Amino acid sequence: MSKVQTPRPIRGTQDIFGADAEAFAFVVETFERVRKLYRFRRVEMPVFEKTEVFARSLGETTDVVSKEMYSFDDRGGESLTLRPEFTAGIARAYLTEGWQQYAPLKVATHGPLFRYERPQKGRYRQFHQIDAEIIGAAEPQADVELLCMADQLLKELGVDDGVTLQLNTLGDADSRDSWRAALLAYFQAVRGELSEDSQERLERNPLRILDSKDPRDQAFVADAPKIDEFLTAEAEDFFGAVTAGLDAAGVKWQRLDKLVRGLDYYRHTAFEFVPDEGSVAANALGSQSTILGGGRYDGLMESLGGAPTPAVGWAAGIERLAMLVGEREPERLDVAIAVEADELVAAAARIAPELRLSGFSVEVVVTGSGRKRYDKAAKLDPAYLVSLQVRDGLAGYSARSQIDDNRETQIEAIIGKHVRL
RNA sequence: GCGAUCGUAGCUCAGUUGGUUAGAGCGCCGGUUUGUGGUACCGGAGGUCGCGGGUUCAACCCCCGUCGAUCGCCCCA
Repeated sequence: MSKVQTPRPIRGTQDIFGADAEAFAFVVETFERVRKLYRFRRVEMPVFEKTEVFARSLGETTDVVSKEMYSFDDRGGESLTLRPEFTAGIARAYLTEGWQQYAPLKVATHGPLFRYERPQKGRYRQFHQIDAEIIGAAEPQADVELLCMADQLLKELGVDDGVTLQLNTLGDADSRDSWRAALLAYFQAVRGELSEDSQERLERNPLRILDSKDPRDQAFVADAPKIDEFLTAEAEDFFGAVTAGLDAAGVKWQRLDKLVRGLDYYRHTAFEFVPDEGSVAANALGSQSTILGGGRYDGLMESLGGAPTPAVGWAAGIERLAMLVGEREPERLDVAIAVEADELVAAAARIAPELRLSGFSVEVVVTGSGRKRYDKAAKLDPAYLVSLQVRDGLAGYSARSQIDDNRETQIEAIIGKHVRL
């Protein structure tokens, strides 16, 4: 007779409960509220797509595509992938569902994403993001609006203190290509002196050398070619319009000309909200610093076979935001009913739903001895604690109230219909 | 994929240079002889010390392996 082994949860998944779950819900609720202020429309997206949706749009050589995707063949032999991000799927829907008719389209969503990575603080294999996109808008004001929304969201979550918007432009396709070529030539010349990781990056993604943490690289990074030297006039104007818009809107930002983002599709504006070094926020997040990131992805639609379509968007990690939000307890219980005599279970069964229909939160305690029932009810820390009992053969109640008079009267009117004071 | 640290009760953790029967708090169950009281007191259940080897008269403790977790690198939200 072998004992049944309880299955373990999958590495990198979370069972979120209690204060953490409250914080998670607070992030999502706040996002929903803010998104409506900016008139972003809610969309629900599939959790999995054909593998090519991500492989083609993110770039074959990116880490996400080359080693982090949860891909599998379905029964028809087709390769499917659990989404590692939102943008590619939304772009696909924009093309296949005829959403072009709504352009410029502002959409928002949230939900789980999957990446096969080593879990650590603030990083999970199944994680959750909130996401906002503006598709079919080429004007810099779209970038500004999106960043304003992000800024307001962080403020309303109360996590803006010690968090800075870092902003960069990667230029248009021409700017980016010539900058990339210059960087490649520059780093190739000192190849042997770079860290092993960066020699690797030279092959696959030279831009990433710029944000290497290795001191051996940083000496060269300081003097590396700057994107500003390669910007076309149009790209420079565009970035100027974005920064001017942010200034007008009162959104604080910081130029970081070595900020690049991991995915191939980014053009022009790229940004991240990052906690300041040494801040409480930075400490809470461990080494995973970015809480919200995004940018413009004008080239993405073409990689999925669509017409050239300008677009800009961002996503933020719900778990990381929840860590900054900190402890959040559920709202205080309104009424606890200790049913101290079994004859009164039926009375409680009538009182509780009536109270709830009137908008009070209610817990009923019916197990253990009378004394224990009162104890359990008291431990729920209700604003109004009522004990139902039989005295001299008659149903009665007594109460301890910390609720305002008006609500107390309302509660006692309902209780009084079923038992006497 | 690489590195570091850590695995003792449902949870958070004690556990002496290796020495009888491995402890506490919380939680759970029962009691405190019907109590207008409180977030009390008393008692009980619950552990093959992650798993497998080894060293030893003797291992929760030392060694090796393995699995798992945490944190970091890479990368990212």
